[in-house]
Amino acid sequence: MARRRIRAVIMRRDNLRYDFPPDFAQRLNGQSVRGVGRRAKYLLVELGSGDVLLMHLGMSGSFRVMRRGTLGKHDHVVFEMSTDAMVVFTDPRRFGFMTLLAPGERETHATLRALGPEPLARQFDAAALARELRRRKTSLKIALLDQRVVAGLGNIYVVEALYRARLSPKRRASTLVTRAGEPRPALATLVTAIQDVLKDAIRNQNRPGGDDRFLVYDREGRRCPRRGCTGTIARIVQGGRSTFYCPVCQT
DNA sequence: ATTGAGACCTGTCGGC
DNA sequence: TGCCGACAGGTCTCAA
Repeated sequence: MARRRIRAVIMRRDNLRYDFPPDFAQRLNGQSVRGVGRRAKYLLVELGSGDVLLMHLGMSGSFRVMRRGTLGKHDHVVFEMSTDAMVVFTDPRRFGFMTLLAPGERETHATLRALGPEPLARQFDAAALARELRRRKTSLKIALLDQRVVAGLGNIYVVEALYRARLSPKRRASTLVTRAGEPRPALATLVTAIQDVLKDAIRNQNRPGGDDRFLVYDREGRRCPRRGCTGTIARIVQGGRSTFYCPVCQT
């Protein structure tokens, strides 16, 4: 998509909850694509006009590029490119999100502005995490899911990271910080665990998901895979979402 | 201010 | 075989 031109945008249904401005398609038609980027789970496409196309895949969204072929019922938005390729946005559950930001709005957009550090960036370390968790009364699991604490972690990766760090998802977030606001040693372990989980996920992105894709996620009732641990993976609900963990080795 | 619950949406799966 | 409810996911909105 980068350095190409958008010839036309086709909206294939009118009841998407994507917050399209009324002139969405017109503002995109004929625009050159200056660049494609990402912040947390948001995709950002910079256009020649200075507008930014802001998108989120939700949980079931995806893009594909095709030159010919038929469109399916969940292909909601089609970007016809100058190269004759079609960039197709598919989103069966319509949890995705798509809008257009005028120049400057990227900096003022409330959600984007509130996002915490990228977990793989240098700014994300034990001290940064300590500042965020210090006054949190919620559980570690809920805190890590909060995109203002660290950006881009979803349910599965939070669950996997806590397992790797041997930390209980039920633990109160502020207990990883000293009274003085210093990170306790476990926080450095957690930072590394988060980064390792993400690096592994990126490395394995093209591999078909086997049964052993996750260590604890969706593995309720199975044995804890940690060497020497005799625990059984448990499932609890936190914030309305499933958490999987080993009650024996995660403390 | 912080936290929690509910809404949004639909494909899939287990139970009857 | 078919029906029905539960569930999964991320984020926003509203209420305590």
